[in-house]
Amino acid sequence: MQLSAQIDKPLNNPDYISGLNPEQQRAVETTQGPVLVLSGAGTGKTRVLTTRIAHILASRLAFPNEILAVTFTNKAAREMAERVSHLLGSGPNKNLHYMGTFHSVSAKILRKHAEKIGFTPTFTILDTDDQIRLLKALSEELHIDVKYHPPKMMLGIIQSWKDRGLVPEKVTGEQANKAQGKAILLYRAYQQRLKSLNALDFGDLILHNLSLFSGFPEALEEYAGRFRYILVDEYQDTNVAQYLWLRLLSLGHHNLCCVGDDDQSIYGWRGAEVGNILRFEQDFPGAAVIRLEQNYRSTKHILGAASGLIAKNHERLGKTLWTDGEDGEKVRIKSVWDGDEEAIFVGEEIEALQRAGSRLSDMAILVRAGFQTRAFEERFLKLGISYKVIGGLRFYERAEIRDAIAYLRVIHEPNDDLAFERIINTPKRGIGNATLEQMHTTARAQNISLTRAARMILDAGGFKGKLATSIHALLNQFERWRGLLASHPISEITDIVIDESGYRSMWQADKSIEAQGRLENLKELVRAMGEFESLTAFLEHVGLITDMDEAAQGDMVGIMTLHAAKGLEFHHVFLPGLEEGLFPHQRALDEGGRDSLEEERRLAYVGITRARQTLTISYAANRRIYNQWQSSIPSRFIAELPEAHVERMEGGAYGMSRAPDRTLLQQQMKAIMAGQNVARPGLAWEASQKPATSTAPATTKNGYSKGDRVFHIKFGYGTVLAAQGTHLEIGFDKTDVKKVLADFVKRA
DNA sequence: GGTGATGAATTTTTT
DNA sequence: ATTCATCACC
Repeated sequence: MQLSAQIDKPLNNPDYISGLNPEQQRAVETTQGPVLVLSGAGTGKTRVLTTRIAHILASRLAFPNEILAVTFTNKAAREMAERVSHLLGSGPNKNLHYMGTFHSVSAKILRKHAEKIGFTPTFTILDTDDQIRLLKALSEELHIDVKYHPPKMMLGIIQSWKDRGLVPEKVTGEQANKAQGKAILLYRAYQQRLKSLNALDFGDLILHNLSLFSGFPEALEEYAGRFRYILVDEYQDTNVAQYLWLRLLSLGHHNLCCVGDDDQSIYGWRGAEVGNILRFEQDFPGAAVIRLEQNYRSTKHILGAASGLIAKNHERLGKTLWTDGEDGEKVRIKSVWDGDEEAIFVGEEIEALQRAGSRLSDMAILVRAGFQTRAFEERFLKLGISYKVIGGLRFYERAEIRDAIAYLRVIHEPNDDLAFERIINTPKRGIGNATLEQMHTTARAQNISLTRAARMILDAGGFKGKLATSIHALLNQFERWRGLLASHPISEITDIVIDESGYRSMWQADKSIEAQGRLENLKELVRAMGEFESLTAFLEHVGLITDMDEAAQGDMVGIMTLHAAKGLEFHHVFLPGLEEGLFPHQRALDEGGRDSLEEERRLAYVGITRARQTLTISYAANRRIYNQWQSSIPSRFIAELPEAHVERMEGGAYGMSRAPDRTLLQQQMKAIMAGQNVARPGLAWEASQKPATSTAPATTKNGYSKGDRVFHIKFGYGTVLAAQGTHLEIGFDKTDVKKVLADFVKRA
C-alpha cells in the first residue's frame, strides 16, 4: 500500500533516531508491550511520540491506519501529524486515520456503529449550553426545584459519573444519593432524552464507546484487532472512562505507549485521574517505565525554582530534572500595590525586553483565572503593545454564531429539538411560550420531535391566523433549505439561510454598538465554512473544536490561563497574581483539601516550566473582586521557591520608584478614594489565612514593632499591634484591625 | 406575546 | 459592574 512509498530512509539506525538521548531512544525503540514514558516538562515528549510513530511506520511494523494516537487537543494532534510527516520526509499523511483527540476518534467510531447503540450517524454533539438548557427543562418535568438543585451542579454530578464510565444503571450506593437522589433521576431522564434527540454530549463519546464494546464484542474486535500500536499523549489527564477505553483497545496487541507527567496533572476537576499514571505498572503488567529527565527548555535557575516547588507535593512518582544549559537569571519576584499597577509593571518590562531585542511572540503572561486578563488588555491597548488573549471568548460560543449554527443543525437533523427551540422565535416570529408549550405537549404525547409536532398541529389546524402563517412559512423554509444540501456548497446555504430567515436583517435593524460586530462574525462564519465539504463535517468540527487551537499569529504577547499554556513554551514568562486566594485559588483551598492544593501547586509548576530564559512573578497587595477591594498576602508558593533561585525586585508595594511624584500621588488618591467605597473591607481571604509563619518571604524593609504609627495607602493611619516577621497586625484608626505586609505601610 | 424594570448572582481551570 | 432571570404590565 502507501507504506512503501513513505520509506525513503535507511532502516538501520535512521538519522532521526540518532539525534535522541539514550532514554528517548529507548522510548522510541521499545515498541512491543506496554510502555510508560514519564516525561518531565521540556524533556522532548512530543519528539519521542512523533519519532516513535515514524519509527513504527518506517520499520514496517504497522500501516498508518493501524496506529491509534490520541491527544487531548486538536492542536496537539495536528502538531503530531505534521511532525510525523516531516520525519518521514513525506507530505501530510492522510492515512493516519486514528490520530486525533480522544473525542474525535471516539466520535468517528460511534458514527460508524451508531445504530447499534440506538443512534443514527447524524447525531449531534451538544455543548455545555445545550446541556444546561436540557437539564433545566427536564428538572421542570420531574418537579426538581432548580433553586435547590441548580442544573449546573447537576450537570457536574452527571459528568463526574460519565467520566468514571458509569451509565445510569451503574450508579449505585452513596453515589445514587447525591443531591438527595435527584441527580440519578435526572441522569436517567437526560440520557433518555439525548437518545430521542439523537444527540450526545462530550462524556457520551467515550461512554458510548464503552457500551458499544461491551455490548458488541465484534465491534471491539474490529478495533482492538486493527490497532497494532496505541500511543497516548498527556496520560496524566485521562479519566477513568478513557482509561477503560484504552484498556479495551489494547487487548489485541498490548502495544500501549503512554506518555505523561504526574507533576503536570492539572485537570482533576474535569475527572482526570492521576491514579491512572501512578498505577500504570500494576494495570499493565510487564510495562517498561522510561524516565525522561533531561530538560532542554529552561535555565538552571528556572528549573531549580520549579523543582523546589514541586518537591513540596506528596504522591509523586518522582523525577529529577536536570539541564546542561546556562544558569540564566534568577526568577524575579515583584510586589505591587494592585492589579492596575501590576499591569503597568508588566507593560514596562515587556517594553524593556522589546528594546533589548526580544519579540513579543516570545513572551507570555500566564494567569490563574480569566478575569485577570482584563487589566493587561487595557494597559497594553494604552501602550500599543499588541497582544492576543488565547482561549478567551470563543468564536463558536458567540450568540449569533450559535444561532446560525442552530439553523444548520435543524436542517441537518430535524430531531434536534434544542436547536429548533433556540431559533424558532429568533428573529421574532410571534411564537411565544404558550405556542412552544403546545408543541412540547404534542411532541411528548406522540414521542416525536418538535419539528414534527409543529407540522402535525399545523396540519390539524391547531394554529390560528398569523401564527399559522408564520409557522407554515418557517417549516417550509426548512424543507427548502434541506433540499439545497445536495446541490449547493454549505457556505452558500448558510448565507441563504441567514438571509431568508430574516436573521441578518434582525441584526441590521439593531442599532446597538455590537450589532455591527455580530454581522461581521456571521460573514466570518460563512467564510470559515468554505473549508468544509459537508454539513456533517462542519458540525462535527464545531462540536469538537477548542480555541486553545488558535495560536497567536504575528508578533503578539500571549495572555492566557495556565491551563491553556500547558504544552507551550516562551522565552519570557510573566506569572502575575501570586496571591493567597487567587493562586492557590480560594475554591481549591476551601473545597478540595490537600489534593486540590497540590493540584494548584502543579499548576504553578506548569507555569514556571513554560519559561525558557526569564520568569517574572508578581503579587498585588490589593485586588478588586466583585467590585470590592480585597487585600491579600503573597501566595505560599512564593515562599516555597528555593531562595537560591529567586531575586526580589526593588520597590515594594509602593512600586514605581522611578515614577514622578505626581503619579505616586495620583495612585494614592485613587486608592484612598477606592478605599472609601469599601462598605465592609473584605476579610474573606484574610479570614482563611493561616497566621504568618517563618516561611514568610524576606522583604526590603521591615523592623516595625508594637506601638509604631504607620500609614497605609488604603486604610489610612494606624498603630502596629503585633509584628511577626514581615506580617504586621495593625489597628487602623478609620476601620478595624487588619493583617498587612510591612511592604505596604510607611512610617507615619 | 412583547417589553421594561427590578433583583440576584457572578469569576477557576475546559475536552 | 455586568449580566441574567423573573415578573408585572402593556
